[in-house]
Amino acid sequence: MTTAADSKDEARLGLRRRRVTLHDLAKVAGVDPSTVSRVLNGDRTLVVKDETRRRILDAVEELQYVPNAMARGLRRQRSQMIGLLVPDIANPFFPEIILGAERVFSEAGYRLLLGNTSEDPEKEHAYVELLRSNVVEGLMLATAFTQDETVEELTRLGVPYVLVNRAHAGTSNYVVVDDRVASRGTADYLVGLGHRRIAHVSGPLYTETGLARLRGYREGLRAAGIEYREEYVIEGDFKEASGARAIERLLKLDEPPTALLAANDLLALGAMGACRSLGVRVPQDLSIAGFNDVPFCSMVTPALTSVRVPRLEMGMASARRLLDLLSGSDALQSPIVLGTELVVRDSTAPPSR
Amino acid sequence: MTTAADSKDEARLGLRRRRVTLHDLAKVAGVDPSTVSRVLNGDRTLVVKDETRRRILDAVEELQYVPNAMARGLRRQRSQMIGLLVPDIANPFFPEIILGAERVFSEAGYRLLLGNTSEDPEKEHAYVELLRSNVVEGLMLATAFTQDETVEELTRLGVPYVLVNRAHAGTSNYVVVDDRVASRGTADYLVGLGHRRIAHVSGPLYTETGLARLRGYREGLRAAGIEYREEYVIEGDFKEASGARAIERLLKLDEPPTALLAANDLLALGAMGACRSLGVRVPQDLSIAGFNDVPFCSMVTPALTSVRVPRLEMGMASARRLLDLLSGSDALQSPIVLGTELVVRDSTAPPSR
DNA sequence: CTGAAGTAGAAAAACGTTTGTGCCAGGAAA
DNA sequence: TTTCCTGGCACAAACGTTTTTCTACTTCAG
Repeated sequence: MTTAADSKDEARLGLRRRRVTLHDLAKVAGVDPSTVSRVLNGDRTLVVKDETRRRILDAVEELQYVPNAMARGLRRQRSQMIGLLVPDIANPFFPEIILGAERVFSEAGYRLLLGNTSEDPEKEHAYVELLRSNVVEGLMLATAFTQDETVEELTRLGVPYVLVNRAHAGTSNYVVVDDRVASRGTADYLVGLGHRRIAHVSGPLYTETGLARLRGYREGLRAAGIEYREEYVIEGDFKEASGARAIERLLKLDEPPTALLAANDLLALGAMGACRSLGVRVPQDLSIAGFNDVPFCSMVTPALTSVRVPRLEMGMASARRLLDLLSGSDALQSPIVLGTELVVRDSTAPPSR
Repeated sequence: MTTAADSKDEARLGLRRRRVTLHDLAKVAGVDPSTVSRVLNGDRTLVVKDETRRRILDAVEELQYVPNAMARGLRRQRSQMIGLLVPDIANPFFPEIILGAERVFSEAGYRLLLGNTSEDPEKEHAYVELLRSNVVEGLMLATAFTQDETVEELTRLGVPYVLVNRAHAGTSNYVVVDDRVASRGTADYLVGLGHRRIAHVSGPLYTETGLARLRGYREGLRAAGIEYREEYVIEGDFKEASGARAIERLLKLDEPPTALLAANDLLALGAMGACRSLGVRVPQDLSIAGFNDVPFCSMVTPALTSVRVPRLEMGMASARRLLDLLSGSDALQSPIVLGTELVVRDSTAPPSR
């Protein structure tokens, strides 16, 4: 038997067992490979005798056959993979998004290729090439820092993609929260506590997210009839250090704020840290509110008031939208806007004066 | 021209532009596809005239050619992808491991397929099938909960894999830290502070990690001549809630401990939370030390003393080992053991009595 | 008895690469 | 002049599927 000889060869050569293919299967079952393929794929157009079908299935079991994904992909022109790009996996905002996406995709028989762009346009571009090389069928861009250029290239290529937590004029395939409204809500809450001197440390103002949260802040102040003060708004970069720097500047003002609305939790955390070293008590001397409600919000002391962003749902909704796109349902869908919720914890209180 | 007709068809039918293949390229450059392939792959065995080479490269530029990864993979029998399995991406222990792995892999021209097993054997098995279906060339298992069964199946299949943060008798392809020694170090430190009544909340004792950390704890006590007390050791499950439960039981003892060595940071955090609600001050009434030094350790108050585990390096080292395996360097390598470091923060202090 | 319609499956052509081999020209060696 | 290289490329066979087309055998109506 060839099989016996082969396995001896393999043993002698220390080679990995040759993969069992459709042909091996067909030989064992005494039919043509095409028939095997049809049986395994449940093709209804052609008829196969029960007895033949059984022989085939037995052979599959016996040989432990697993189809070769690349051959199948090549033939079907589908890789059953999607790419998910994040700027920084270590940022606590992203893991749950990934989790949600993975859940939806794996349920739909898709696999997740994860790319960490480190906000590097080169890497971002490299991942777009994956699309052109048919490695992935679609792309999920989960980053506020995505280059406009990238988005436009994707649109031009006419390939399926969806933006996560970032809107874009050229498409309606994105999943976001209403940053402006949520930010406005937090501002309203701080006003409601009695604060009048409310500062804002923003995100980078070249990001939609950063801008929208700033707008919400201003709206809240205006609605309360509070005058906008230039010196109360400091642009940060969504990272801890810039939150600390901001609070140091703010506390040096003649009229320091009694509350700080930070554009994300890391900024808030940085601010809290700086307060601690400056001897400023939170929330007695300064209320601080964050944004995103990442897991550490409830772990720090005082626990951080923040805006809950449904990250898991965000990942799932984006994934589902991408699957819709892939299945070619051409029904033009509108963007998905998920709801937020202000989670009040211990870092905010009425002003003490 | 066919091209003109084709593009009209595409426009009319609203079809995606047909992918440009090696054949198109060959036609434009006036050579055989095989020649194009050789030029693009820098094949040195065959000679190509400079002029021909230039024509080909021009055509590549003109047509924006990108090779089809599935066709190439099918032919070369390599997918240039590896799978990384984690039990829970949202667990702060894993993102940095993923980050390290992604960095190494993407540098080496490999892509990362991420799987979240949720500690579900079914899903785990599904990802092993990816190996058999040639979707991935190798597997990185980053989970203490990996089924022994899975590891043995991988070994039996003779496929490349590496275990992250988990040892296994049947292989030497794993990257770990010396949990026993590190845990011992923390115990020594607590003893050095003057503690004699030191408790331990362990991980699940069916995990290597949990066991090793317990062993280190016992060793530390023994070396200090401190008697081992059954009631001071409580088995947890690496999650916050069980840390809280443990501390509640421990504080009810006639002689409550003055220090707690937790088998990971989440347990420590849970314990800290329980202490706060019980009015027990940390570190004055109870010192708490964690393990892993995940990011939130420095964010909580009091900041948590913990054992730094080089997660980034762990991911990178594992990835590199897997690449070694893939390149078939049969040099039998020994397991990789990375160093740890005790990071002393505010949650530990000498006992007050 | 003949042709039409099923039925059950085989043949073969893709999918887009890579790679072993073959072929032809032109120059060097005999 | 013939023989041998060898540079420069083309040919064709893979890789393992899926899918369209084709064939042969039944069965059944007319």
